[in-house]
Amino acid sequence: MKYLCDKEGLLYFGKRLRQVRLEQGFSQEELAYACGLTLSQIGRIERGVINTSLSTVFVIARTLQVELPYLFDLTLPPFEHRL
Amino acid sequence: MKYLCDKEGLLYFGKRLRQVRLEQGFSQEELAYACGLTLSQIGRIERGVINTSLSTVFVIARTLQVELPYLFDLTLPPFEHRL
DNA sequence: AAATATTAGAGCAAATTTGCCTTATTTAAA
DNA sequence: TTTAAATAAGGCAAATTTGCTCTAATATTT
Repeated sequence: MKYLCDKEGLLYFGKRLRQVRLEQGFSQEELAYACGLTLSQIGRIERGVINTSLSTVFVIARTLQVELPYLFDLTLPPFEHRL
Repeated sequence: MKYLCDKEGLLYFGKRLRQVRLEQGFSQEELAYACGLTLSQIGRIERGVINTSLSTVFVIARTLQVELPYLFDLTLPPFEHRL
């Protein structure tokens, strides 16, 4: 049984999540706590090492107070941390 | 260990997927085959009984030829099958 | 109505995610 | 540079998803 895993897509999503998280001024730990998730989980998602679930993405979006289409706008250039 | 599961969100997503799938003129079986997934999996996702993964959603979007933000636009009123 | 296509649903083994804990490593601040 | 904060990374058990196969139920067509 081959588990479907789109590494590239997951990497893009991870980058996008990090981008939005920083925009909203959260550390990984703060986000994890506010979501009721663990720090390691947030890290693993942002690094693209796991193929997380929809529900997890839903709570993250809610916690960051962004709409899902915004979080899934994966085509944007990387967030310039310091502008 | 309590697995996070947003039943309501999953139901909304399932409805949205069905909506988009029909818009694009796929049966569950056609979509499953084109995605390299199984029929039962598509069904379970649309019924909101499982909390599927990002990679799965990514292939589905690609196969349906829609952008992720479109697929995650969960606030639209239910698709009127026959207009 | 009968036949056909489509969707629903159940059960099982294998693969993966997740929380929890711990320890490095990197980054930022003092 | 030293100290602290933030992120990376590894391991383990429990929970869940997934493919597979099969059967039932529901729509759709003829």
